Amino acid sequence: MLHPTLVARSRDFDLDEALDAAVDLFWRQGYAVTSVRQLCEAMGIQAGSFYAAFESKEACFRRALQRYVQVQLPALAPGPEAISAWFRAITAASRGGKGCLLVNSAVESPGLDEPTQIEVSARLRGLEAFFTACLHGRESAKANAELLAATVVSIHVLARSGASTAKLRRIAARALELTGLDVR
Amino acid sequence: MLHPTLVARSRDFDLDEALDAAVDLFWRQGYAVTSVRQLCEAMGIQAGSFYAAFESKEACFRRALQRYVQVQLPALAPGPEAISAWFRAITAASRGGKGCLLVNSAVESPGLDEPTQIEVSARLRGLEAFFTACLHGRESAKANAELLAATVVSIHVLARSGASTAKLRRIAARALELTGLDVR
DNA sequence: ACTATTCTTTAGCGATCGTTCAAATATTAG
DNA sequence: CTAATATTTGAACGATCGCTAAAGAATAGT
Repeated sequence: MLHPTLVARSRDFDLDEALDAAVDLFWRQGYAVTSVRQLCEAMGIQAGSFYAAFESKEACFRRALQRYVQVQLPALAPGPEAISAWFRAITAASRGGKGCLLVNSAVESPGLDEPTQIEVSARLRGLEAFFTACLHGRESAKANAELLAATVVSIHVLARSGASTAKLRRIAARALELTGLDVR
Repeated sequence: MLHPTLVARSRDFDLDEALDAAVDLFWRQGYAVTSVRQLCEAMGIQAGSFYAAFESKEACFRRALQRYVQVQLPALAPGPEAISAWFRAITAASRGGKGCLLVNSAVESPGLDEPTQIEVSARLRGLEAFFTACLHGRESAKANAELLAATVVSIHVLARSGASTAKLRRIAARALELTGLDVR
């Protein structure tokens, strides 16, 4: 008798590299506008391989979302300076006006299936929870964390609609200032 | 000789009613996901009539955008109380989680043609300009107007991703409070 | 009644959508 | 070398996409 999982051909392409290509396309273009053919081309594979690796376009999108969170979101220890660091990261000059895949997906939400919607909104609430933890012990920690998380969202939207880095930084600076945080 | 514009069959449907139907679909679903067939059905017309009245899906979307601004945006006289009134309007309980067509379109921007992109971002800057006018003479008018306009954007995004009315109102209240405005 | 003009309907265009399937290819165990 | 398993390619599936052309229906001047 033969071993079931050991006797076989292995994947020719790297799954994470393929997911990175998917992240790039979904991030730039959005879920609806991105076609499976585009994904296959960017991944350097054929349709059959695509559906063997991911199961559907939606499932691929869910995996891409996870990959995005894992690769693109800053890993910071909670604390007041983590918030300003977050704002510095999202207002960097090199981000190219793509915004944030999570925020973009939140807007595209009605076109996604329910588990994906839930994950997206949960991730957004996760950012707010992180900010709340960063402000733990301070006055109006919850209220300020909500506003700061909301400001992050708006900065991503405005960045995507072509706002200048300078304007994004002014918004970030004002939000930090009014909530009693330093820009640096 | 016959008069050119007077001798003809007149339109069977109302253009503004058709545009309202388009606004509803584009607002709920987004540009890419909304099909011309859906638009026709919602308008109660056939494809031929659609392309006779609007010229393309993109052109219809542009008209719908204008109609949206005209019908859905509050018409307020500039002043500090106009800002809180704006926030009250966008956090009303009856808005149904559709967000704002302009904000949604800003996120969908890369999938739209250039003139539409420009109009969308110009409208967003228009809100900020209005808020600046509302705060004229106050301290940090520009900086606060930018942050408040950004907060409006984020409230629309969060509303679309399922945030509760209570949370949206807390964010609005905090932004107003920190910029020296009253909620009421 | 006749003609000119514009709208409406209807059917269908070529292209692309997400997805599936069979055959070919590669990999490993016996 | 053969059998077994997994992945690959490449071609298609039916459905839908945005859009158009032709014919019928309505309106107004002659």
